[in-house]
Amino acid sequence: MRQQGVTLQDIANRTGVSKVTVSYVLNGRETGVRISDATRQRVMAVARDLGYQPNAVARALARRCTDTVTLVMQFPSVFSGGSSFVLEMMHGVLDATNALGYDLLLHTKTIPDSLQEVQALTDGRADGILVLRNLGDPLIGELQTRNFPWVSLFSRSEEPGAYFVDCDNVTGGRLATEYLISLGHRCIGFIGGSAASSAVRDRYKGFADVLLEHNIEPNPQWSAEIGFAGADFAPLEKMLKAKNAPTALFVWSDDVAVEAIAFLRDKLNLRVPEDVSIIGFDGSETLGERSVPRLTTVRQPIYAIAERALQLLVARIRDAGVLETQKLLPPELIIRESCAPLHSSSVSLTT
Amino acid sequence: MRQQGVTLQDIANRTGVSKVTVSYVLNGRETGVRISDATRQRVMAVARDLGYQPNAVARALARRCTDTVTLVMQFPSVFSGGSSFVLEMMHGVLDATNALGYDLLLHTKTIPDSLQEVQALTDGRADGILVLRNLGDPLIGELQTRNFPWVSLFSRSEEPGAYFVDCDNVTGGRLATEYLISLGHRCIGFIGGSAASSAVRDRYKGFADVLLEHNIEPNPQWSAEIGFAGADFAPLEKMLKAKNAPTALFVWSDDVAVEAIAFLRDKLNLRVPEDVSIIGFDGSETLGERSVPRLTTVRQPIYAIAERALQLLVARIRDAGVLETQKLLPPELIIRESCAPLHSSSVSLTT
DNA sequence: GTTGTGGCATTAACCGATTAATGCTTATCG
DNA sequence: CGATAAGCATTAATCGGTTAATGCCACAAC
Repeated sequence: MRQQGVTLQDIANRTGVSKVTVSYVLNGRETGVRISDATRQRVMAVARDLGYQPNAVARALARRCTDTVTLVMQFPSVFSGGSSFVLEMMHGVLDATNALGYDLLLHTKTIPDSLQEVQALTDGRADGILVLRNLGDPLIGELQTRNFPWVSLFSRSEEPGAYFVDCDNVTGGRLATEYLISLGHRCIGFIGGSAASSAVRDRYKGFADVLLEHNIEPNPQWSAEIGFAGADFAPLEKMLKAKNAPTALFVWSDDVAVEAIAFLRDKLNLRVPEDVSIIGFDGSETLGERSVPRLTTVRQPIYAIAERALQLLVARIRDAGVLETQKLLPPELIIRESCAPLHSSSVSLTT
Repeated sequence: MRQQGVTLQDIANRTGVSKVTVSYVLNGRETGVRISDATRQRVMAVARDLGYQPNAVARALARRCTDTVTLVMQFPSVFSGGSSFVLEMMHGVLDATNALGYDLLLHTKTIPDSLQEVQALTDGRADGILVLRNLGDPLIGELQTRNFPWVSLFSRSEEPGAYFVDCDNVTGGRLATEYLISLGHRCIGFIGGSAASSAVRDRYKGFADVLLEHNIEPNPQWSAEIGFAGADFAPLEKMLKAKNAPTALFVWSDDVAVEAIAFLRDKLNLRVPEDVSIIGFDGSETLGERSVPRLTTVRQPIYAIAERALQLLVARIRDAGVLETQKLLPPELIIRESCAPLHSSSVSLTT
């Protein structure tokens, strides 16, 4: 059978003091009770000898906190598809949890009923929750109702009580679009992900704003939704085979952008960037650097966003005077090889 | 402040029974105490009304199990570098934990002292541990000593008491090497990862065995170590710039293989597969499919290994009659574009 | 009319900690 | 010399559950 761990009582018995004394010694509290140096030494020696490790569960019950946070995702399959986004996010979260002395619980179970879901998430196992969900997910409302500490990451909300850390996606959309326009493109397509995502909507907003500022009316036919790299690329084919096809594409994620490059090459016989320019979003090093051609993209600071989200969550848990409960981090344009100036041969059909 | 959850006592008060009765009702035990239907109905109704959710921590303390397992990695940075290996592994583990009703705790903290580390890992938070560590990591010995349930994944050990699920890497090495030889190659280089890894050693063994079976003496100069995609590729340059350079390369991971292709192209001005054939290992879809040329590789069933490792761990925790405590899953050759028959122009220098 | 017995629910004890309240010495002070 | 306080450690209560042991009552059996 499982070997039982050493308990406070064991140390107490061996030392000849009460278990409470042992607790006081090992927690080294300044407040309240003081213990003589002699006793302190003896207890500590015995604790070391016995290899004492406090039972985290018992401690959590007594202190009503677990020093653990839960990261809630949509599905386990966010881990499929080789999205380096998830990896970088995990890395940021994990570095931050380690730095702050927290543990990370992963929650990927799909529970359709948000009431049940929030009950499962607030069962005392974790002190707070990091939420990777789309805008308006009922989970967040439930958490807010129960006043359970949560922070949303990679999503934002207009609600004043919301806690989130995200990329400034409007600016990101602007960056991409301005760059394409600076290359002479005026017919620019937008490939978005889920419409429920605030990130995608904001990127579209930045995109559309810039177009309008250049007196270009966004063309609804040049807008399509391709949620992930393995999704159906038919909408893209349709867009590019139309007689007024865009000369450049702003794609909502690097994963989809890289897949799109392959799709254009293999299925549509179109070269990037000679025939069509493509700009992605995320800034994945591995993907963007390795693709052929190397992917021009808008980099969002994934690691930093994840890290700050966790820091914010911990601050909220500890009820420290949290100043910035909503934070948008700036994106950055990374110019590589997948965008080219508009060839004079290409025929612009707008205006 | 945090809203306190509903407790057994709350339900008991409202129903006018003792909290133990409530506990019996809600756990629906067959054994021991029976509760009248009337009481049962009343209690359940109240529990539903109040939105009762048992406190997982208290329950864990009383039952001495948490229904949680810990996944132990080497560093948080296993999540960097965009390795789709980690993603697929996480996916397999998470699907299995969800299916079996377990939660997953991630442990990536680096604790140099293995005694302290094992103490932290066996503090009652988890019922068992999934270990992603190299052969001979002291952690495993400590866990074994304490008789704490653990299963190692993607590593194997000669020790009879070991629990592990891994790929049959010797066969994997054979597969890769036989394929290259079937293409006419006789000068084959081996790029390994950490020498402490049983996986890499086994792949090398399969590689060397096949060479010897074809009367080829493995050339120590055609062997190098490149641990991850971001590592120094100078050893590869040295190997390929030597006057007797290999015509094909067996690379221990897809990540490194894809990076190697880029390195050959950009730095050494060598084409794959025309000048050098490259075969990888892992079978990552996204990487291997997207690379140019598409990567020929040996696929190990990462998802399945992860899934089975978790199932084995749970069986060990539940002390079910575990039959197979050591399992090797077969790899599979995936032929894509990065290997070509040896050109007659290439000069083989062996023998 | 006592004794058993089955059905229901209760009390008691425990899991392994934390924290408040209390008690017992011995020094300090007026 | 009695009161007060300082120093040290203890007992009691609690966190929210689980599980074993016990108690009570009505009804059947002898």
